[in-house]
Amino acid sequence: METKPQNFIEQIVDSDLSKGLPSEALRFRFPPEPNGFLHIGHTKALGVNFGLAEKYNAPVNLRFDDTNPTKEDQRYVDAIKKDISWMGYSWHKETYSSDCFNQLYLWALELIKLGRAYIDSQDSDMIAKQKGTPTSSGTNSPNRNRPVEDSLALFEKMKNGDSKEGEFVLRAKIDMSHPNMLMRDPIIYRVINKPHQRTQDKWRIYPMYDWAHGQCDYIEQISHSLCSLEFRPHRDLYDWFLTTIKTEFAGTELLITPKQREFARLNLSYTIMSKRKLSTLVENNYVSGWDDPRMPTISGLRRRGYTPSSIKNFIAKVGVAKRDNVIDVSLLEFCVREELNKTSTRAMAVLNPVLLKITNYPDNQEEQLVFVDNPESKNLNKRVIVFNSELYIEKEDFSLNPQPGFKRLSVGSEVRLKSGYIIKATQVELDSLGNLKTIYCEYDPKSLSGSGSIESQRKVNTTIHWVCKKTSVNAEVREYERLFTSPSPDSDPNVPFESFINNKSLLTKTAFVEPFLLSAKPGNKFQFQRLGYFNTDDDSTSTQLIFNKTVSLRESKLKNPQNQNLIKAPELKPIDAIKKLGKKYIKLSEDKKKTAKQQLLTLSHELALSDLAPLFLTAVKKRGTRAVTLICLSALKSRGVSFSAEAKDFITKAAADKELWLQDLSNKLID
RNA sequence: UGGCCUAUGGUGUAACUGGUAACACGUCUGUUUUUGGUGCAGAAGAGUCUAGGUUCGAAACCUAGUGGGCCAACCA
Repeated sequence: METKPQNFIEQIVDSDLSKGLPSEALRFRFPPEPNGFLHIGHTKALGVNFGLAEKYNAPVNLRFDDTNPTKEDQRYVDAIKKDISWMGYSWHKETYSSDCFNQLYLWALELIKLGRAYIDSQDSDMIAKQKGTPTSSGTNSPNRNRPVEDSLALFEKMKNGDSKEGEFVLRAKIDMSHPNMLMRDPIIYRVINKPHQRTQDKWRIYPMYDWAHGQCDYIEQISHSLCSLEFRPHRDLYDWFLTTIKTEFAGTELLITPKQREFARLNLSYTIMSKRKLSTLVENNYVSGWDDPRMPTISGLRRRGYTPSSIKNFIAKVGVAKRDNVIDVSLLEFCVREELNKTSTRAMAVLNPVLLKITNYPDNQEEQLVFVDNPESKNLNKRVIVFNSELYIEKEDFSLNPQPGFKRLSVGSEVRLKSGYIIKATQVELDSLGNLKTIYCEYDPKSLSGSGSIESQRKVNTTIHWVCKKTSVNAEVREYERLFTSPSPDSDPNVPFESFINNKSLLTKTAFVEPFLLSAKPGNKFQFQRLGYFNTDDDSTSTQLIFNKTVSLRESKLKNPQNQNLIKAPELKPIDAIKKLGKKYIKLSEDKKKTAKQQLLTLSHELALSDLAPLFLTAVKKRGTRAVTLICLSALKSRGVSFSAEAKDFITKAAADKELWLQDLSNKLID
């Protein structure tokens, strides 16, 4: 019977339902403009709308908001549909704003006839100037009272293509001194002399967003039109148009008057979300395309190795609210790891190889070892891997002068080869430049993994992955870093986001991998043991394997020695100790307070109070430290310290505090 | 010298619509482990922006202030 936490939109829907909105009337819509690819930000809107649809068993229309042929393109329509389908959402109807062009035109005519719209023949600069500013009202256009017939005639001219772009616009006549700038006679139609991808040459006039969106919602009978926060000011206009249409035009009454509600869009750290900027990345070849694995687009995430369910999970964790937010990419990464850990086949791949020779293993001998595909899955499928005297291991898994805490291989130390034997490094061979060329080691023949022998159960520091030199195959492995070096690349309008592009965001390596990976098909996902999760790239073939690193495994800081000094037991400063106790004291129930208080006072006495005195007096000024301060003051008093006027003032005030124990304490101090 | 939105641990979201804060990520500790992963067990971290007010009682309601965001495209 737990009541699940509802987001505010679900609360609104519930409240509408309880006020009599029939549940069959619920209908949502996802309205992308086909001017770019969908990105992770859109998945939130997708999640909100389709999530609601699922919860209330209601349909979602996919509506392409195609009111501006200068920016839109059929290929984006196709890409958007593909991405939504890939996410696993199915829409009820596929609609287009352009489906409503005729109705919108007819209504515009009505609006003119009603005297609620007029043709303005000023240029855009002039119109902008007359709009005023947020803090000062606008002025009426000289054309505002153009006779209806004239406006009608000019509108016809616009429609027929007999006017140039920018020569005339149709404006709604509302209020040039409205506090909401959008209500100052907004433009609702403009001329664009360009064929539209769907209506071709039928129209030369195109409705603006505000004139189209709400009316399309109305025509489609959308009950809740959900959009992002920056559209909040548009709500006034949205409602104005709909009530005007409903109340003034005959025969337009439909059951549902849609409601626009706004939620905060998703922001991700180290990422940009603007379609314009994303398309800049593509056009200037900072990335290989909209589906480059570094892109935050759905198609980029797909190619990177993210799954629909991991993205949906992410969206669910992010929640829906009305305040601006920046979500840490680590949450997204957590969500893929969580899934891929359970589902992906483990494989061994060596990215930075160094040769390992087992000196006591016969040169011409080889054997087959058993490797578990995925220890996390219930059916422990196994496969066979080849083992012989020459292997590759990672350079990082060997150290010539191991730092304390280094658990991997070094001369004289032992590690286990995954699914194989325990080895001990005996010596190394360096090349003329002093670089590590070959590591020599001896293996313990009785230590084979899973053999059950006593030797096989010996504990060694760690297990490392490896690949057999003879049977391994080459693969191109693409590792990615963040595309941007700043957590918020587009937050500063004075600094171009391009300047934060990380030029090391792509690192391509030739790796040695297990031969079974030759059968990997695009989209197959693997955990390369100890390295991370990797997705088989779209361009990968059996003759040229390509893997994209989705995300690394979670890494312990201890793995890198340079991080070790970051880890220190934090020393508890005396002031913190008191604060901490003070907080606990406050949380304690009444009967326990006495002992806690006693502890606190004892602690205070143990401290070097003279040093702390200035700190306490600073704390006097801050709210939230009242209790601490009072307690410390009492400790000071017992040391015979005399109080400043400020401190005395504080104590007096505290005597009137709401909390009895504070009153109590300060009263004692005053005595 | 305007309107609207918003403010809860480092991050994000909750709090049964008024009974002093929960969940997730992240961080840390211990433990298990043939992945320095996973799992398991724990811990630290927030008097809910500030000041008033209403109330027996406020994160929640009211007022003011402060911080942040959006609005002056013939974009959506």
